[in-house]
Amino acid sequence: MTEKQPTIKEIAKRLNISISTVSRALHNHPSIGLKTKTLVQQLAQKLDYEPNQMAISLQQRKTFTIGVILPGLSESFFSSAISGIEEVANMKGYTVLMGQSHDDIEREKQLMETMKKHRVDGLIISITKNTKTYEHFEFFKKANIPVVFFDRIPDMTDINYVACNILSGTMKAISYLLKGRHRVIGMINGPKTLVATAERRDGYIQAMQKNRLKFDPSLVFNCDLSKESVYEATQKLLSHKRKPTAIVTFNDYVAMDAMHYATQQKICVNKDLLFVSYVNLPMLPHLKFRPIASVEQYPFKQGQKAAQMLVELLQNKIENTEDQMHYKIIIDSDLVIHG
Amino acid sequence: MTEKQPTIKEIAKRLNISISTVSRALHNHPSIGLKTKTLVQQLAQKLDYEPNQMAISLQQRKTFTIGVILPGLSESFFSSAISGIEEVANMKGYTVLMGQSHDDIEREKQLMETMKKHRVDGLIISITKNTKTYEHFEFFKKANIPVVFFDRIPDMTDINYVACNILSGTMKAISYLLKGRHRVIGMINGPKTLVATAERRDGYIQAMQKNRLKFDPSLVFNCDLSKESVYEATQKLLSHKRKPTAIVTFNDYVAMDAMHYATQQKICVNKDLLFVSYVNLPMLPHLKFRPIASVEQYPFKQGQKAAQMLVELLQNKIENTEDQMHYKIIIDSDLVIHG
DNA sequence: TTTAAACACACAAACGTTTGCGCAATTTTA
DNA sequence: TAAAATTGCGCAAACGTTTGTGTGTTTAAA
Repeated sequence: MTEKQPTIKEIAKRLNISISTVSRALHNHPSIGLKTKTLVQQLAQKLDYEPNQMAISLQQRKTFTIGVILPGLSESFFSSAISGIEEVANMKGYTVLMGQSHDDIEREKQLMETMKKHRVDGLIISITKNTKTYEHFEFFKKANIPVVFFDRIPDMTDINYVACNILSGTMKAISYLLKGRHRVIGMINGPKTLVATAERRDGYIQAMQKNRLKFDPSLVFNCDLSKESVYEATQKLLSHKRKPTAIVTFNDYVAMDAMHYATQQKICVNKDLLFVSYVNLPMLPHLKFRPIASVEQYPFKQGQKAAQMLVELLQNKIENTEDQMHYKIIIDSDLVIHG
Repeated sequence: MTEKQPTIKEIAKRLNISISTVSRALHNHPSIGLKTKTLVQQLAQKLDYEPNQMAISLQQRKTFTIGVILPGLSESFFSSAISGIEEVANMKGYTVLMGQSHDDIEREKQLMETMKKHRVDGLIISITKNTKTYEHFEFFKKANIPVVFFDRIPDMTDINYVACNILSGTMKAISYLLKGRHRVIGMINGPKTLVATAERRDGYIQAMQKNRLKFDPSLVFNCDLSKESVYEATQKLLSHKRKPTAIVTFNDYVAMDAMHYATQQKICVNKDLLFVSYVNLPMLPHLKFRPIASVEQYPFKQGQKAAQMLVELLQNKIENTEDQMHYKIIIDSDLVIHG
C-alpha cells in the first residue's frame, strides 16, 4: 500500500547500474548505450517513476513555477486573466502557484512571502486597490526575481507591466456619448490609488478637449467600489446642478449598483440616464438594466501577454543580469456597444 | 544587484558558527544559547533570509502544497469554491497549485502528472464532465497521496469526497413547483457521466412519489451543457405532447440558454413557463429573465470542507497508513426563491 | 575537590537530482 | 601492431535543509 514513490536511485539499484547512468538514460543522453537506455526507460515506466521536482529545483536553482497574485477570482475579469496566464505558463512548462489577496494588503504581503519561500521563478501580480507602499516589491527586486505587474499596476518606475489602454478606451466611451448629443456626462471613478483611475479621468479630459468642450471636474466622483460608496457617488451626481444625462462608471459592477440606485430614485435608466462602463462582463446581454456600452479589456489576452512577458524575462535573465530594461505592454481596448 | 538569496550556510559563515546551529537558532531550539540565537535571527532578518522551501520539502518529503484541479474558473461556482479551498489551505500552512482542465480529459491527466512531479501532498479535484476512465486516479492511490473529489465526483467506490445534496435539493425544487400547481414539469438534465445528473433525476422521481404522482420519464432530457444541446432539449420539451408549465434545468447557465430559446419561440418566460435551476448565481437578481428559484450549493463552504478534509487526511496519514476509511461529506442545499 | 549533569555547539548523513570529470574497454586510424 | 579516438559508464560534489549523535565547557551536586 504505502509504496514510496520510486527514485532513480531505486531504479539504479534494481538494474545494478549507477544513478548517473539512470539519470542520463532518462534524459536520452548520447553517452549512454541504447541497451541500458531502453532498459532504464522501461523500468521507469513500469514503476510509474516521476522525477521529483523538488530535488530538481534544488539542484537547478529553478522551480519552473510562477506565482500569481490577484485580488479575487470572483470577478470574471480576473478569472479570465488567470486562464490566459495559465495557458501560456503551462505551454512553456511552468506551473502556477496561485493566491488571492482579496484586496487586503496584509494578505498580499503574506502571499508574497509564501511565493518567496517557494522560490517561484517569477511573479505576476495585480495589486490590491489599497496598496500604497511598495517595499514588499523591493524584496523581489533585490532577490532578483522578475515581477510583472498586471492590470492594476502601482505608481512606480522601473517595472514591467501589461495593462490596458484605459485612456483611449475612455476617450472612445466619452466620444460615443458626445456623438449621442450628451453634453453633461458624469463619472463615477475608482480609488485614487489606482493608475487606472487617473487614466479614466485623463481620458475624459482629453476627449473633451478634442471636441473643444469644457471639462467640468465637479462631475467626477471617486468611490472605493463598495456598494455604499457607489450609491453615494450616484446620489451626488443625481443632485448635481447640471444634471447628467449619462454616466461613465469605473466598471460594470459599479454601473449595476449605480443603476440600481437610480432606479430606486425613480429614474428611468437607459432612457433618461445612460450608463457606459468598463470590463464588458459576459453576463451583460442578459441583464435587466445594463450599460449601453462597455469597454472591453480582453483579460484573457492580457493574461497571456503577462505570462509571455514573464517567461521572456526568465530566459533573458540568464544572459544579462545587469539589464535595466523593462517591458511595458499596453493593449488596446474597445468600446462594445450593447444598444 | 544579482545578489543570491541568502542561505543558512551564508549566515553560518558570516557568524563563524555551524550550519546546524543556525538552523536550530531559527527554529528556537532550546539547545541554542540566547546570545547566538538573537545574533542569528538578527542577521537573518537583515539579509531578508527566507528558507528555501525546495530544500525543506526534499528533506521532509513533504511540500506543504496541495493541488487543485477544476474544470474552469469562469464559472462562479468554481471560483467561489477555490476561494474556500485557498482560505483553509493557507490557514493550515498549505499553498495551492492550481490547474484548469477546461473539461478536457487529456489536460486533466497532464495536470495530474504535473501535480505528481511537484509532489503535492494532496489533491482536490472536480472532474471533467467527460471523464469516464479512472486509471489516472489510481496512480495517485498507489503513490499513496490522498485525493478529495469535489462536487463533480466519479462513480467509484473507496474515495473521499465532498458534494452537495442534489437529491434533496431537487426534491425541494420539484415540491415547490408542485405546490404552485404545476403538474407537468420538464427537466433539462446534464451529462450522464456525472453522478449529479443521476441525483437530479432521482430527486425528481422521489419528489413525485412522495406526492403520489406519476413520474413521466419522457419529460427529462439530457444535454452536454453546450448552448446547442440546451436549445435542442428545450425545443423537445416545448413540442412535447404534454406541454410543461415549468422546467427544472441543470444549472443557471442552462436555464439562461433555455429561457433565451423559449423567448425566441414567443413563449412568455416566467408567465407561461417557469424555470427552476441550480447554482444560484450571484448575478441572478440582476438578470432580465431569471429562474424563479435556484438551488444554492454553497460552493465556498464546499471548498472549505474539501480542504479541511484533505488536511485531515494529510495528518492522519502519519499514523495509520493502512486505513481504508474514507471521508464523505454531503452538505445540504437550499432552494432560494427569487420570486 | 571530584563527579555528574547540563549546556552550547559542531559533525555528518540524508533527501533526489544533475553534471563535470575520470577511466576502462572497445573501436578506429596510422 | 601500436597509438589514438571513441564509447559507455561510474564517482563524487553540489543544491539548502533538518536532525541524530558526538564533544568540549561550564555548572551543580556529592
